[in-house]
Amino acid sequence: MSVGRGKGERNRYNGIPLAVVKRLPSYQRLLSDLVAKEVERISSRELAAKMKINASQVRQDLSLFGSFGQQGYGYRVSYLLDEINKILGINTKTKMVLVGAGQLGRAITNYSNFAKRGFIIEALFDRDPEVIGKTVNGLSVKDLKELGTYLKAAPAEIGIICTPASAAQEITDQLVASGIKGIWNFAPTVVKVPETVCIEHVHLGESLMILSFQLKQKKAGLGMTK
Amino acid sequence: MSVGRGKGERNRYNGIPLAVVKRLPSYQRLLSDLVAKEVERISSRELAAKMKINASQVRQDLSLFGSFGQQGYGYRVSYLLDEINKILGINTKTKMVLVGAGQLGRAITNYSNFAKRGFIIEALFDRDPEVIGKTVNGLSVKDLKELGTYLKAAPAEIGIICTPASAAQEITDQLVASGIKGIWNFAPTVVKVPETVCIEHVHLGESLMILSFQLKQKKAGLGMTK
DNA sequence: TAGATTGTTAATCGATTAACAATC
DNA sequence: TAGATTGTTAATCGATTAACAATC
Repeated sequence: MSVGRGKGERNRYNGIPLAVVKRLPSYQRLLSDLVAKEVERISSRELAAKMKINASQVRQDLSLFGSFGQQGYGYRVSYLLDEINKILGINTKTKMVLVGAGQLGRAITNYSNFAKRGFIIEALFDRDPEVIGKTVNGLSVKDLKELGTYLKAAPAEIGIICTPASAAQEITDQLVASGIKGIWNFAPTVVKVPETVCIEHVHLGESLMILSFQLKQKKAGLGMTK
Repeated sequence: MSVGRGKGERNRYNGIPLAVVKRLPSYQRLLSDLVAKEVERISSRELAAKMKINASQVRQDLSLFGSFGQQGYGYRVSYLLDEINKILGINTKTKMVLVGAGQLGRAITNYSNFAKRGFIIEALFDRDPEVIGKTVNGLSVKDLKELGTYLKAAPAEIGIICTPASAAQEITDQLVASGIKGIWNFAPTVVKVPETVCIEHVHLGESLMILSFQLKQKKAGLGMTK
């Protein structure tokens, strides 16, 4: 069965341009802030100013998912946030497991912002005997050997990889074989997954290099021109 | 004095499109891997295959910085890596300070990959008396009050922000006032800096939302089309 | 009603890809 | 030399922006 990948369908998720997908979390954050401030309504012009994009683009982006506004009024903040949350799959309790309970893994496990939005780390795994059995945020680190058995009994959607680069692909393969549907990869390498599995890389090194590039350009005397 | 920000100059760093800037770290990583494997030469076609982009794009990207290849031969891997490293400002010893020595801050401090590329964390600061004085990777965490004095005596280029969102802007302002030229922000908020200062955000929450969006789309039955 | 603002279509702009002369 | 591959110019494609009818 074809899923219709014509040339005009590239770089899109179900018809949504990747450029738009990358803006969705910013909408979510801004709207959350506005809800917290008890702001009732917002126009595309105001929202655009906060996003540092064009008002047309805001309307264009949102219209890909539905008609959430009202002419002459704008958008009701709480309603728009609800819709964006639905689009992003937030607040629906997503179960996660984390592999590699080193310092970064433990920092992520303790980071409450994710749990607040419904992303729950349910188990930690490591292969280092020194780390196995330690408690992090109320969870006892399990032996990596138990990963398959554990996921059979307690399936999860997302696997978080905080291992060294050398172990990342092997762990990914195990997670995928155990039914994980999304990989959140912090290891400084690109891991491959089958088409049925989603992947998101967090490459801190690449981010630092981009900052370094900017610094170099600034020194060269001109800088950013947007 | 004008820096020439015509309409055609938007979204560029000194004439380099942001889209290209974002690919530079990938080139760097791939070329490093090739050097490690002692590969001598590579063509734009081969490099493009590894990057999952078009060969024309590789040549187009590189030509923005110079002519690094040779007709009929391709690119000498070690030479091209050297040039990319120069472009990115890697291997030139960049001094950094980190504020917020919580778990994430400590994880970053211990992460040896940055130091390997010449990015050195020289001091850690925190305002929590419980944390001040602790040793992380051989560095004793200093009192945040000493930040200005410290930077006067030992200037650094990059300030890393690992504080809660609520403190991020205040700390940024202090760092900027003390002569820091680039901010690497891990706090889940957008901080503002003057035009003379560079900023790079690492928003883990946004990355997780993008993964969540993909999962939702996959469930809806179609998925990524590139 | 008059003013404001949406959702959408058309125009513009910029990034990606193709084509090819130059040349190793 | 013949084949391979660059660097660059032209063509295409996609994303952003402008314009405006619809309508609250």
